Amino acid sequence: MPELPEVETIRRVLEEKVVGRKIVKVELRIPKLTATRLHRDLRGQEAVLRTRLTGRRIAAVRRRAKYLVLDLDQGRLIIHLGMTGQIFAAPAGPLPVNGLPLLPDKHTHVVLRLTGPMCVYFRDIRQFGRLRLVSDPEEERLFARLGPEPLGRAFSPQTLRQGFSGKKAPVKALLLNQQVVAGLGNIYADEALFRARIHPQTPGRRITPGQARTLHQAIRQTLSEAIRFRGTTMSDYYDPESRKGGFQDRLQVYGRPGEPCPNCGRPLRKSRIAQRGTHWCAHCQK
DNA sequence: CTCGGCCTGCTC
DNA sequence: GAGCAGGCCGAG
Repeated sequence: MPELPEVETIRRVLEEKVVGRKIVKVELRIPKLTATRLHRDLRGQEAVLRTRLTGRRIAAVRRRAKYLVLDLDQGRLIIHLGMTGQIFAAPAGPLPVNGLPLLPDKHTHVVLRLTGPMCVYFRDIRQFGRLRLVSDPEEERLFARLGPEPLGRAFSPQTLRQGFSGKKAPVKALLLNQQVVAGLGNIYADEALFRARIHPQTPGRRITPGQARTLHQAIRQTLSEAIRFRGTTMSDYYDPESRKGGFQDRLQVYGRPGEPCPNCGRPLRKSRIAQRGTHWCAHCQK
């Protein structure tokens, strides 16, 4: 679900609500009979999570690509939201969220009770999300595998060209590869390619230096604007205060197959590249 | 690199 | 009932 702009929005909202508070109680809601990977991960860490989180103070909330990091006074908790992961934070007590049954519901896997009293809920319908306590070197190893932050200084047209050079794979697939640039997902990859007027099927090695410059700028502009609008809600993205994003109204191609291209008016297309639905304009993107 | 698998829920 | 959904990992 969440790509960089959504995770950044979550980070900003969460930061306001949890930094400086202590974790008073850790509630892991792991169904006994399921052994999904999320639950296996949690079960493996269950005792560790409880003992290492309880009593800790949350010092900061960081983001790297699509990962959230809760810095504690001792250690850190890394959270990846997968496709449908959500974080809610609210004063303790049953939490009404967008017409859902009160939280915690059957998809709520972790509840952190904080001083305040404040509650943080981790909810994930498809259970592709991950939650891990990691050491310094583990965090380093994990993040070392990621490419540059698209809004950071290390990301340039040259780094993009490096990621594309010699690659036969379509540029769309390369943009989804987190080693090339870290934080783009399916929505923003399609949006950035449209803004750069580049056909998503173009092999990486055929991207010209000029196109790399345009695409670099398109990626930055798209992500910055999406953060300004607090992310995209297609179906189940909500921020920790259960507010929808605002960028879905500004998408130019994603989720609009058959609708007129905002640039030329011809119907937008949808196909599959790298097993992902890909939206583009056959006339504008070459 | 691409593919299938991991999950639940929604739409056709 | 099939296919699809904002992500990633491991196998080939």
